[in-house]
Amino acid sequence: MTISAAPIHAGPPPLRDRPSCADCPIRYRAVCAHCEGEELLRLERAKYYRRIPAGQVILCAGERMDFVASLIDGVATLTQTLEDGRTQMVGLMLPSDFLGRPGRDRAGYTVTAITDLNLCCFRRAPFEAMMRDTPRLPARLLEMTLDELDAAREWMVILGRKTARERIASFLAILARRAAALKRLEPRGQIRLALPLTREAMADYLGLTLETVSRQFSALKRDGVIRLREKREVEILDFDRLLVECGDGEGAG
Amino acid sequence: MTISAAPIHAGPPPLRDRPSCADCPIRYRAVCAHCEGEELLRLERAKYYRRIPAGQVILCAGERMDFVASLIDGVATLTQTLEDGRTQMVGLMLPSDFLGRPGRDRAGYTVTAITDLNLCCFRRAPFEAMMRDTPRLPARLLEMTLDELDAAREWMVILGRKTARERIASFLAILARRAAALKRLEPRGQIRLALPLTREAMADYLGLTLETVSRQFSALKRDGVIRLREKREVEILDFDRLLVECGDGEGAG
DNA sequence: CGACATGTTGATTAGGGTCAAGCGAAGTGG
DNA sequence: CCACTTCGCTTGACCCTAATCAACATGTCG
Repeated sequence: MTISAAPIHAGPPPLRDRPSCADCPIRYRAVCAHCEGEELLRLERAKYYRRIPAGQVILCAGERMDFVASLIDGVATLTQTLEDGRTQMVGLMLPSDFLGRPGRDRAGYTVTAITDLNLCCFRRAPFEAMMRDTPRLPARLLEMTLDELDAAREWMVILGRKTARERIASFLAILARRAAALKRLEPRGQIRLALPLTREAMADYLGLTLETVSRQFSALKRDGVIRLREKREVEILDFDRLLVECGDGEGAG
Repeated sequence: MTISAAPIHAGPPPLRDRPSCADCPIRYRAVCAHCEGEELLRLERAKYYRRIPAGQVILCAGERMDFVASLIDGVATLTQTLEDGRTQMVGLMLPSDFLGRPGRDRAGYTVTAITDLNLCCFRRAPFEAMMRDTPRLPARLLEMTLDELDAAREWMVILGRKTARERIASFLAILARRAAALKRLEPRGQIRLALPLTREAMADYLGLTLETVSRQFSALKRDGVIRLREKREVEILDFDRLLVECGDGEGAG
C-alpha cells in the first residue's frame, strides 16, 4: 500500500448512488442513530457518499476540512507526527465512527485510509445548522465523543504502563470486542480476527517499534495464546487467557 | 497528604453559601458558559457548593455517582490502576473542568482531590433534565469534551513516543499554557509555575517513575532550562527554549 | 522526638530500541 | 516471461534509556 499525499477536497455533492438511510449498516450506531422522521429526512437530503481508496491520506493535520462524515465501511487512522518523524496513532476509526468536528474547521490530525473507505459525508455548513436545530444530533455526538474519550484513556493506560506483551494482548482484545459488538455478542472462547493494520501501524498505535510488535506476536504464538493463520489473520485460542495477558485485572477495558 | 478512601455521597443540597453565578470565577469557561437568562437562573437554583479536603478520594472507579460538578478551584486527578498496582493518570482536572457524565451513572475512573477543592454541584436528575431542555448546556459540554479528547490525544503522543526529558518539558509547557489561558495570555519568556503535583503524581501522569521525574528535573535545571525555587515551584527561564525541549516541532500542543 | 511523606542521587539491570540480514509475495518493466 | 524492486514481516546481535533497588536528606505532624 502506498501512501499518497494528494488531499481530498469536498466538492459539490456528487449525485450518484444514494441508498436509503433505512438500509444503512451503521444506522443505529452512527451519529444519526437517534434521528427519525423529519430529522432523518433532512440528513438524507444533505448526505452524499464518497469512496476513498486504501492508502490515501484524506487530510493532513492543520488542513482545512469543509465536510464531516460517518465511516460506513473500512478502517482509517488518526496520527500525529513529531518533527523528527516519530509517529503516534491517536485514533483508530472503524465503521460508524464520526470524522470531523462541528465548530472546528481544521483537522487536528492526519487521517489516512488504511483500507478502502466508504463515507457518508455532509458539508460543514448544513451539518452545523442541523446541530443547532435538532437536539438529537448533538446529543448522539456527545455520547460518541464521550465513548472516544474513554477509549483514549484506556489507550493512555496501555501507552503509559503496559509492557510490550500486554500491549499486543490488549490490542487484540480491543479488536475482538469491537468485532463482537457489531454482532451484538460478548467475545469468548476461540476467536478469529482479521488484522486491519500492518505491523508498523500497530507499532504506531501501541507506542512500540514494528520489530517489537513482530517479536511479541511470535512470543504469544509460541506460548499458545494465539495462532497466526496468515500474517494478517490471528486466532485467539481462548479469550479469557488473552485477558490474563492484558495485565489489567478482569473486567477492565 | 494522606489519601483517605472514604467516599463522598451527595446528600440533600446544603443551603449554605451560594454566591451568585454572576460573580463566579469560572463563569465563562465552565459548562454553564453559554447559558444566560432563564437557563442560568435554573442552574443557579439547582446548584450547591461542596468543599473537598486535599487527599480525599472523591470517587472510586466503577462507583455510583449521583451528581455532576464544575471544578471552581483546586486540582483533581483521574486515575486508572492495574491489578498489580501500576497506576496511570488519565485526566488532570483544573478549574472550570467538568466532573461526571450525563447519561452514565458510574464513575469511570478514580477521582482524587490533590489540593482542597471547591465544587459547584448538581444532582444527576435535574441536571440531565436541563441537558434535554436547554440546547446551550449540551452544546457547551460537547465543546468541552472535544477539548478533553484533544488533550487526551496530545497526552497519547507524550506517552507513546516521547523521551523522559521531553515528557517533563511537555508537562511544564501544558501547565504554563493552562495558567496563561486563565489570564487570557500567550505564554512567553520567563514564567513562574506552582507545581500542583508531587513527583509521584507527575510520574503517574507521564508514564515514568518518580525517580526518573526527579532526575529529569535536575537535568533541566543543570542545563539552564528551568530553575527550581522550591521543590514545588518552577521557573521556566525561556518558554521558547522549553518548547524546543518538548520534541514536537513548533506550534504543536 | 519518632514516624512518615516527599524528594534527590547513585548503582545496577532489563525491556525494548536500533541496526542489520534475510525471506516470501506482489508488482513492475524490459 | 523473468529479473529486479519493493513491501511487509521475522529474527538476531547489540546497546541505551529508564526501571529497579538502595541510601540518604529534608520537612511535617502527632
